[in-house]
Amino acid sequence: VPNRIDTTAWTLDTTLASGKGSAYGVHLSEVRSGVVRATVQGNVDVDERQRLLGLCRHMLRLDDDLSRFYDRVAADPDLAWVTAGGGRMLCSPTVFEDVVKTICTTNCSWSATERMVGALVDHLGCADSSGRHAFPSPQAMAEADDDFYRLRARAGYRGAYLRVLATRVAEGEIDLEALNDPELPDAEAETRLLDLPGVGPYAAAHIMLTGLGRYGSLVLDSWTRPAFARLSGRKASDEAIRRRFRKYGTYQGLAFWLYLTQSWVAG
DNA sequence: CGTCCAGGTCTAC
DNA sequence: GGTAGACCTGGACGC
Repeated sequence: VPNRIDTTAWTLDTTLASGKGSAYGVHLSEVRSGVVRATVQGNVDVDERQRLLGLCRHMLRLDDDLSRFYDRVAADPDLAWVTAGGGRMLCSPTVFEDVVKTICTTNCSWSATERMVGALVDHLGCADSSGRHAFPSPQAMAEADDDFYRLRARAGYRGAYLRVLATRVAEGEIDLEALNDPELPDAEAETRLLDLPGVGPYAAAHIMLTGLGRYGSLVLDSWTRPAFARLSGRKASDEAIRRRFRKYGTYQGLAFWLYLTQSWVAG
């Protein structure tokens, strides 16, 4: 990989959809600095193996060279720790999944987010050989009826957003995966995200940061604002926060996020 | 038991 | 372009 992945040993278990009505359990671990091993449960043919490998590389953003970002944060006492391998944001295998999950974080508690996403996975996602479920396809989410979103997911008003989104993606009217195209400018990607039902400034910035590896937007919400105030020792307007991170240019969203989450990593 | 609000968004002025 | 009000849900909190 272009540069280090993390400062500590880690593993990750997930279930990835095969696209053919089944799914695979995948175990990921960093066996030594800069080297990740992916283990697939069960038998997979060569093509499927390559596809899964590609998804894993993408999810871990292994091809994302952060060295330019590291050069810049090295001089910032609050962020110098990042140069040891921080900032590699885990993303979902598809942009669709990150958009759905992000909509499920809006205007509700974290437990509600877990309930909604858990219901989508448990009831609409394909199972692997161990009975664990993958995140559902746009088709599966488009076919689920109102009662599912209302009574199972208890998604409230978000139910309509999710179903409309899934339907448009399933029918090809919206191509969310195209947002990964490096030729597409960040501003254009953000505009397209803001056009999605249930996606406003917070969600767009969050999807850019976590799902697309586009780090120029600050995620400003009811968690990050007080978190910044607490860590910096004083209240700060959105404008003041932007000023603090402006010097990081296309990486300011990532710098802000790492400033807020240092305690999650450094221990 | 009523009010508030949690990792906001949309619509109507 | 900026800003009230409504919006599902359920857990926390005051009474």
